[in-house]
Amino acid sequence: MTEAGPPTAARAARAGAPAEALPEAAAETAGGAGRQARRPEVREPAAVDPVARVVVDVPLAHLDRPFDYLVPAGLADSVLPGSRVRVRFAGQLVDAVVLERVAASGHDGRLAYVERSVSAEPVLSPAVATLARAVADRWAGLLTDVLRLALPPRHARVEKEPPPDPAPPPATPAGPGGWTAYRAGEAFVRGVAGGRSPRAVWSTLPGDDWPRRYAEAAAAALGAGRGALLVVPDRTDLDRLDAALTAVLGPGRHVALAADLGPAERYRRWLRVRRGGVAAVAGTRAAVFAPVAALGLVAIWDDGDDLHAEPRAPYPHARDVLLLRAHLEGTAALLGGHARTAEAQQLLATGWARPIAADRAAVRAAAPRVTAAGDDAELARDAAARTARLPTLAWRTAADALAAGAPVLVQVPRRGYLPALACARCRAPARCAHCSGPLGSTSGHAVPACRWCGRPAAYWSCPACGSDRLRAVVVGAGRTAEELGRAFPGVPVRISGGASVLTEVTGEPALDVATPGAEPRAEGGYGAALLLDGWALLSRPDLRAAEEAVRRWANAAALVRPAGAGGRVVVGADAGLAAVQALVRWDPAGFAERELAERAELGFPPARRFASLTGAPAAVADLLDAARLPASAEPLGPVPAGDGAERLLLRVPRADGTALAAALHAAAAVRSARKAPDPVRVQLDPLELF
DNA sequence: TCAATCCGTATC
DNA sequence: ATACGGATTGAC
Repeated sequence: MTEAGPPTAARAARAGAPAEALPEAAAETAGGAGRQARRPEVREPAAVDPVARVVVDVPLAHLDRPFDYLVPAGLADSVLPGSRVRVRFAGQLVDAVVLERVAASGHDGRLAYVERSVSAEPVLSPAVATLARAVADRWAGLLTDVLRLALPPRHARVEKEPPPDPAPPPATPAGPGGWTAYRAGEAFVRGVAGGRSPRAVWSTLPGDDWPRRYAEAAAAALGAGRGALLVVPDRTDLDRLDAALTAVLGPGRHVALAADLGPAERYRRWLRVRRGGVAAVAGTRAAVFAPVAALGLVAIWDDGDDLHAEPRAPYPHARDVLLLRAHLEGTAALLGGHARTAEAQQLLATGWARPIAADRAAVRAAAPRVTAAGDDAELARDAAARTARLPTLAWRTAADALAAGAPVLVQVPRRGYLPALACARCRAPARCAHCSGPLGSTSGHAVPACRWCGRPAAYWSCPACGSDRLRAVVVGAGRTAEELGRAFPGVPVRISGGASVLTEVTGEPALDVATPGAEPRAEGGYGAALLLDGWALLSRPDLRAAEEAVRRWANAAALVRPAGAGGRVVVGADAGLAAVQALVRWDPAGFAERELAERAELGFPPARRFASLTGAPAAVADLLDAARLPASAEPLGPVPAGDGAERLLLRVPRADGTALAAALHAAAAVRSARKAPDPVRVQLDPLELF
């Protein structure tokens, strides 16, 4: 029949002829005027395991499952489990990753051939494939989206480079190191060293060298013949951890993975891990997927830092991916920080993890003396301080530390976090009526408040022109530094934040003005710290405002010398607040207990699990309609989400979180199958609830 | 009665 | 996006 007219591949397939007997080449020849005729290549399946099960890179929920393709004999050695291929899917060539090679397919239709191999490198390990599927399920997302997070872009030249020389044997034998300072600390490290899988939440002593402790824990895992994966929030932390790992493990026994390495170096280091060249990995959030073989330990530092939340779909959180991984791969787990999140507290409450903490006496000996300055509205009597409009306590504390020859840390709100206010008519800076500190306000609705003493300024009028209208002006760390510089003439002022971050400063007297997360470490520790962003932190309409305040304060205060060595901290917030008390008593654990209890009471995370649906109102309603939610699901909202979109929250008991995610994934599949035009963003356990 | 066209649905 | 199968239409 085919001789009668120009055959098409489609007609051949319908007629039941082997697809490759009448390949696309024939059709092209027939249709293409003047094009060189190509000999019909006859492909035949590989002799062994001719079927490749692949995940295609197509962002449609109803196609989020494996598809089977035939492996042509010519590609039998390059289409391997975990390797990247190109396949024809619904008529177009798409990227795909091979999950496995099998003898036969369960698909009853005709199988297409794998079009070509991108690389024989088996980038996707079986363990990471399992993890990625679990992550997709947990966050109601697509496997291919998770693979985009888990697998770095290929760099062909790097792939062909010869492997580096193997690392020399370890520099030091593994031991408990500094973990002996903590109750249950030594037991944890010995457990890891013995190949067991203890799980712990570690309350780090202020001033302790946490990167060193993490390196010691990693050494314990390596000593047991297992791998270690350590995740930190940012590049500064990574550099410190990197150095500690080199010191403890010796050179060449670990890699640091960061997003800003550049494609070649990133892929080079990642491949060393995948090829088994190194067993210890330190990295920022994307490293949670690092293909460490025989993983024995996962660890995360400061899990409350919002940098751990992945901003790309399906928005997994580094801590939760690591916990999932610890569960799937049976590894030890360590969550360390100066503060403690409600999520970490939840792990302790359920018995999944155990606390590692120092005795109260050791905590008291290591912590600085913390005083609240929320009530301290009195202006300093000192003439210089009066000029600079600093509250007495803050000024005196800083002055004493400087006089004693130590640097002082000043923590100020992030730029844009708390816009300062000025007179709407004459532009004069708005000042606090009590202490003359700068007035600021959180986004819009809150009553303006003083950034120094924290007092709200409900009634304000401009002393210069009498107007009572305020306007927001952007004041960053620079302006604060300038104002503080005037209070302490002759003292150098350094700024750390935003684009220019200082990591390490000398122990000379100086003022270091820093935004949260960008505090430098001072040689010998700071003599004092002024935490001036209290009001900004605590007045935010955010579920985690208090927890976040404790976290930022504790991280800054941990850089200050112990009280016994003169270390002082002044926090600009009301002493009656639980968050302030947590810092004064250095008891972030007690605060987390209380916080978790409160959230359980109110039905907030992590006591309950949430999903948020964001999109056009009709689309959100459509998705909700298509979803077969667990009976326990409680809709909250919807509320306007800007740009005509709205946001609906769904709340379930913890036990139904999996069912909620599954229902939302299935509903998204129904919608994508019917080509529903308006997308809905589905987010599980969103960080921002209000 | 058969081929051309339309439409819904699956995509290996 | 495209390609298939089934339903529908229309010319003989």
